Amino acid sequence: MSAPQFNTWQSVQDEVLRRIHAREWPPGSAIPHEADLAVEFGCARTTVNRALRAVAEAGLLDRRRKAGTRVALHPVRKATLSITIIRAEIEGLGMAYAYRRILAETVKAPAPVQRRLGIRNDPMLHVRALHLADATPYVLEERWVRIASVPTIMEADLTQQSANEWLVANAPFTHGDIAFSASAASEAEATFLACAPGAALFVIARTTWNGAAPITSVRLTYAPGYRMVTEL
Amino acid sequence: MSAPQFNTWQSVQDEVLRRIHAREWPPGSAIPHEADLAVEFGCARTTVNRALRAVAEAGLLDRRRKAGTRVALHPVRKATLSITIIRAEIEGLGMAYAYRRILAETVKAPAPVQRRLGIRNDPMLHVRALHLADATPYVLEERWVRIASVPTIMEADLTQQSANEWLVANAPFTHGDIAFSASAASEAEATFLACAPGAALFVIARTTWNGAAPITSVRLTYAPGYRMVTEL
DNA sequence: ATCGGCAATATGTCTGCACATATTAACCCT
DNA sequence: AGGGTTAATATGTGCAGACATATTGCCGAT
Repeated sequence: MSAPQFNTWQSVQDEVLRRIHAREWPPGSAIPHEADLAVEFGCARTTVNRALRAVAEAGLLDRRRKAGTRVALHPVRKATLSITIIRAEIEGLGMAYAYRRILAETVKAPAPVQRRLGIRNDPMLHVRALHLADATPYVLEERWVRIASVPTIMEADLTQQSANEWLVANAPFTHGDIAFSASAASEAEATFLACAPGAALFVIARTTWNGAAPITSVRLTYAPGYRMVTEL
Repeated sequence: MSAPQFNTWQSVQDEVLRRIHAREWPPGSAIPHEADLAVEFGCARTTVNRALRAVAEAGLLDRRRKAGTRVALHPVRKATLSITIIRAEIEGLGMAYAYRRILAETVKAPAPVQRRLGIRNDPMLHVRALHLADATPYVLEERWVRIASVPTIMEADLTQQSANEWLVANAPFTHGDIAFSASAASEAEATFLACAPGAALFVIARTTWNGAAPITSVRLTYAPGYRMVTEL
């Protein structure tokens, strides 16, 4: 026989990736149509479509109707971070998880939190808690929950289960935003995380909504040395 | 008619998401089989499969052959970060991009870099450069390139084009890892980024390979105040 | 009671076909 | 020429049917 056969969309994808990496299809160039590739690979167009769609989602191909498919000039690689509950994160590292609630109060949120959530003077649950790995401080959780959006949280025992975990299990959200940054440890943060004031800390700020209703805004301040790692 | 019709996989996906968020399908519970859903929705099983697959990729469903599909107990939401070239990032913010190469030398990499790349004493190109947005320091790029893996980089004019951009366009990679962390500004970093020594800086460390060949390892140190934001 | 193998089953995927849709390129009219 | 309408075209998606594959759970043998 002449041409090798590609009968699964994965094998087609592998071949497409090979051609891109080998510069057989250089950046910016148009690649053959799905129909032509289907003939060449000896499979259905559906299969080629599935493969090309996957590669396009990875950012290596640009596809437009009628215009065709071309190799991305500046491949925008996407790193996907899994946002898990903190207990799972720590246990996944093989360390012992512990949790200490520092504070829980029902108050009006400060202005910045109100602005983030787009609300005005709604009563909110404010929880401050420390997550520990092998008995050493791991991350400080500073959370604001809009009570009207999740009334049942007032019945949760947040001395035992973290607000983080309770919300993941009980307060579904449709969308949200997440921001990563670096911040110098305040006096309070330094105390809780057992580090020097001013130390460089990794911070994750997350805000979530359920439809139009704001749910919660949380600031996770990690102990010094924390690295968030993922594959490309 | 009795039941509404869902004739596109997107509409099926929307309905599935609605049922999950509305707790009609509570966390941990098994949902009907694809075939049953296809009948209920009045569409082909292929369409239901496409929709469920998409929701599963988003982390809200767990699917296993024979075991069926169930709503994730601890939905692992995935945040996807687009890794663009820095020029595009700055121009995308509507700011003027500028680039200043600080240093370029051919040397043996220090031990930590060698370890990250899994090499030993290979000659490497070391480039230090500053990216500016509206004439103020934005990010400091400290890069190590294994020359044997990308020999043509020695002919590139890295005083005009950043190594970042040259590599994206000329040195495809198959995989890599990326780590985010916070770090206190060293004396040198403080000078380049025009901030105080010890300031909390956001750091991205990235290492990429092309197959088995290590390509480059880079450390991007952002000026204070930088936030990496994405949607959930 | 326990272990190993087998059959049932839900998802995974391929095929061939059709039609939908977005976008470009050609064309026509002025 | 210029500008707006139209036709051509590549991708996007739906459908019905078939087979592939991974697991589970049953059942029988020890």
